[in-house]
Amino acid sequence: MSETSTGKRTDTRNQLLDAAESAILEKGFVATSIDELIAEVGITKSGFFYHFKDKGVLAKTLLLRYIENEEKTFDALFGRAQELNEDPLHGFLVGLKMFSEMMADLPNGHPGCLIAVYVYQERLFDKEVRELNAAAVLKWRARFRVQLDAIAERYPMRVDIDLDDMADMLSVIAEGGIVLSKGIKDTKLLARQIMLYRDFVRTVFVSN
Amino acid sequence: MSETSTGKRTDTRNQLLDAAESAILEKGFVATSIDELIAEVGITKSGFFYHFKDKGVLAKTLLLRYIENEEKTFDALFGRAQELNEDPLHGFLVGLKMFSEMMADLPNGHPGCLIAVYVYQERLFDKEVRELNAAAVLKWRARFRVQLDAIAERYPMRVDIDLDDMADMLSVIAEGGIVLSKGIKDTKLLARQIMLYRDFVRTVFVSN
DNA sequence: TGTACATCAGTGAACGCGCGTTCACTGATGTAC
DNA sequence: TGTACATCAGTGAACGCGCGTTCACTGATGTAC
Repeated sequence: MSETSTGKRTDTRNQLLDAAESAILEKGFVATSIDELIAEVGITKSGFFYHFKDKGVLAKTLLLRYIENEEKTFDALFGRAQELNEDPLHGFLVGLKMFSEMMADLPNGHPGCLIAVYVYQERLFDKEVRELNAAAVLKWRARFRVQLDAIAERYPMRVDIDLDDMADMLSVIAEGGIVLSKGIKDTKLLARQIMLYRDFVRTVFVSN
Repeated sequence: MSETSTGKRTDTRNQLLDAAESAILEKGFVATSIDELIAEVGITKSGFFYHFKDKGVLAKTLLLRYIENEEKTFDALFGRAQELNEDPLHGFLVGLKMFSEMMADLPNGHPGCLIAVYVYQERLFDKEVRELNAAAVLKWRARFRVQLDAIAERYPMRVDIDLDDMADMLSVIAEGGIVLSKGIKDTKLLARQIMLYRDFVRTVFVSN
């Protein structure tokens, strides 16, 4: 009983995507061979090409799936935090705390962000994929901006700060936190950085 | 008359490194072929192997050069800012402003950070290279931590924040800012994020 | 200043392996009547 | 319930190209005496 039974008879396709995602996060797109993916899943090379016309559509499909999953996670996280707190500042702070805890609970640290991988290998992908990637980043901005707007309506700011920048800063912290976490193999660094961002938000908006 | 004349009769080697650096920042290590590098520089493949035993030592040499250059830049930037201001907080704030302006002045935005590339392709490199990379990240922490210590000695903090985290945050902002800048092709985003970090520092330390 | 030798900075040809892709085919499952 | 056909989820063999690497060789520059 899979989470979203779309009537697929097998889930080989998703297994291929899973294998691709973790391999690409460790080595990049070109270094990830179709051979290693099919070896992990247990089919032949032709089986791979039944599911994906070529390696390029694997890349695109993978990115779409990643963005979708990621959006669902954030919806659940900040949506719930918002519901439980009628005050927007408290709601956001609770959401950030939950986000930080979720990152702290990953036993091997965050495996890496596909969007960053695609940004750093952009020449490998066509315009459409690059635009999907850019759109995902802008969606993060919009998501957090909405929350900051609601907060700014109720609380004065200690220093004047552009709310788009403030919204971007959370994505920036997440992306950069992942890089540093992986770089020095400190699985908690990302979580601590999110808490630092939370401190910033708390300091910027003057409560009571 | 090259900046550091080490008695080399040609600078083909550095041209190869230059070509490799920009190609790797755009496509990753494996997707960057020796053929394209020699085409850019104008030598044959065997010429490449005269300069580098194999592609792996190109990777290592490139990283070492990058770290060294990067250190020189930061030394110049924050060293000068510190000299011109006897107050450590003002010195750091001036350094951050200069850093932000330097990033804003890159006409095509920041080309990307090699450390992030190596982190996101770590399986391609041997232990030695991965350790060089980690050491570079820790050196950033130490560099900024020294400045924050000097500030904390003179100024009380509005909220209690770990100074290692605060030091890391600047690297985090830089790495994440590069990812977002490149992702949405906003050449000024990184500079604005650095200014936001500067606002954070200014808000955290209570001056008069 | 002239000669002998060493080093520098490459050239040219060949190599084998792994890669992504194609194509004709197949056996199991599902659907229409 | 039985048969005919379509679709699903692959298999197996072959392909050519580009890649990193090796090896024997070379002409120009530098150094010792």
